[in-house]
Parts: sequence; structure tokens; C-alpha cells
Amino acid sequence: MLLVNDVKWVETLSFRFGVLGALIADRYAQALAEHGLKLKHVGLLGALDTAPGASQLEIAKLMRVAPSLVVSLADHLEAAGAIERLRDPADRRRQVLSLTDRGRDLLARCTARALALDAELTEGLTPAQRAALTAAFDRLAAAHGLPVRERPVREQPDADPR
Amino acid sequence: MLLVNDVKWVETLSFRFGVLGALIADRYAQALAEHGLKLKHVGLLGALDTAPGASQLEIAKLMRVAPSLVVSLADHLEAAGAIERLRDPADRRRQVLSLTDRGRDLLARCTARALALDAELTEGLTPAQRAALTAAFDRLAAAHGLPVRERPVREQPDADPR
DNA sequence: TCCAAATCATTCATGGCCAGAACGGTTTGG
DNA sequence: CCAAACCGTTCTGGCCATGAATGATTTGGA
Repeated sequence: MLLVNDVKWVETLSFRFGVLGALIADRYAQALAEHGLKLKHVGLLGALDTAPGASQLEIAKLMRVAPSLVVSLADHLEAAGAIERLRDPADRRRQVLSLTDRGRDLLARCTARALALDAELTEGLTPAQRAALTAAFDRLAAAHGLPVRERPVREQPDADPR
Repeated sequence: MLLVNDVKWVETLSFRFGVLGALIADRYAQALAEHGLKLKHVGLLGALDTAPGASQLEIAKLMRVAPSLVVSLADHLEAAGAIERLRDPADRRRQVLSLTDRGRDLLARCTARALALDAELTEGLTPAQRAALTAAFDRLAAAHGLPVRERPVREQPDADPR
């Protein structure tokens, strides 16, 4: 049994993050299929929710994806009536995207489905473990430039930072 | 801002697991490139470390991957001198794989590299948070059938299970 | 003992997903 | 007023991985 610093390769956080991420994404994608959506479709809806009225290029940057991919994603979502495409009158090159009511509803359903999966994933974890997970994910998300909501600090509201 | 149960979609564990998993895997893959390896190559080395002397089919099941993929991965690793392929004399259909010294060395390097990334990822977390995080990942890995080492229990060594 | 079915590894064709190049329409700034 | 930059779109190509088809070997009855 090969050990480096007392840990095996398969016990490495880097390895597990990749594998579990793919596994969980797969499970979620399967659940999404019944809405006729792929993961990135919901990604676009979500991006549009945090950046309302964004252009396709802005969405592409937010999603870290080629602009050409946004085209096909938006095509599908538009055909499904989830988003609206509007030429910006001030700059007729830009396509401004916005969620329709149906799109918002869809996103809400997908969010609910994700929360259900979240609950299943964290079932059996202690409260401390759950807290550590969300804390770590918040940190990582912020460190990687993903959208993060500032959570209200509940502890000492202002420990002297000396 | 669309909220379901007070959380946005992008704050969902399911979403973040997928995205961060892919992001981290990407970073690690980049580090691996200097060894001329892809992620799954190291995956094979790691699988072979936890299941020494396994056949290709067993490795495929362990890695949750098509047997045909193991062929090309093993081809590459064998050419690199990291593994040995041996026909099982007792059943000449089976190809028994085993790590060479060079393979073990390679795996050790990759593990060390992963640990360095791990440290960077968890930097800023308190020791308690790190412990809770690894515990949570242990649970998730176990729940998904990934190899997990039983860690020595340090608390009450034998609470009466009545 | 013998043969049909099962098993393992391998090759090959195929598909999904995505980035990058090429193009037309539009805006900007000198 | 025109060249350069910019945005969206189409289309081609690459990478990765699966599944089907093949050949070699083993196994479990009849």
C-alpha cells in the first residue's frame, strides 16, 4: 500500500473532488433529463438569474465557455420558451437575454431538484461536517471566481483585527 | 434574484460539486501533463495500488470505465514502463497488471502533487474544518462505492452497542 | 469427451461535447 | 469616412469515451 504523508492517492482531496464531482453531476444530469435539459442549460438559466439582462458574450465569460456554445444553449432555451433574445437597440450587435416566467419556473424546479440531491448527499453528515462542507465550498467558489452571496456573519460581529 | 428555500441555484451543493470538481480536475490535469499523464492514467495506477495484481476487467469495474478504455490506458502506461502486463498462467484470457518500481515512483509523485493542491485548496480553513471536510468526503466516497480506508477511531474505542 | 455458451482482451467505428477558425453585420475612434 | 475592434453565428475538427464486432480461451453440461 503506497503512502505519501500517510495518505493514499485515492484518499486525496483532489482526486475525490474530481470523481465525486463527475458522479454527482451525472446523477443531477439524469434528473434534469426529464425537463429536456442538459447541465449547461441550467447553468445558463442560473447565470442569467445572477446577471439579468446580460449579453451572450457576458454569459459566456460567466460560464467560462466559448461564445459559440452559448449560441446553441440559448437556441434550445429560446425554443423551449425559457428565455427571450432581444437585440440591444443601443448596440445592435448584442443579444440581450432574459428569463421568461417559464424560465424562472424551470430554474426554480431545477433548484428544488438540486436541493433534494443536496439533502440526500449530506444525509448522515454531522452538522459540523455540513458546515465545513459549505464553508469550504464558499471559499473555493470565491477563490475560483464563482458567484458567492455574502452570508450574514453571526458570530462576533467585529472582533478587533489587531 | 430567484430563491428556493432561501438559496440560489448557484449556491447549491450539487451545482458547485460539479463545477468545482471539473475546475480542480482541470488544474490537476495540467500539473500531470508534465509527467505525460492524463487523469485516468493516474487513476489506473491508483486502482492498481489498492487492488494489486488485478485483471484489466477488474480495473475497469473499479474505475467505472469501459474495458476498452483500460486497454489504451494500460498500453500507454506499459510503454512508459510504469506497469507490467502478464498473462495469467492459470487463465490465459486474463491480463494481470502490476506496478513496476517506476510506476510506484510515478504514483508517489502524483500523490505528492495532489497533496500540494489539496493544501492550497484547504488553505484558510481551520484544522477542525479540514478534519470535518475529509470526514465528509470519506462518507461521500463510501456512499458512492469508492475505496475508503477505515481510519482508526480515536474516541470511545468501544461504546456499548446496546 | 466434446461442443455450445460464457468470458476476457482487443480493435474499430461511432457519438457527444466543446473549442477555435472563419464570416457577416455593427460599432467605434481617429 | 474608413480601418480596426467587437458580437453573434456557422461550421469544421479534436478529444474522450462507449458499444459492437472479433478472436482467443475457458467452462459446464450432454
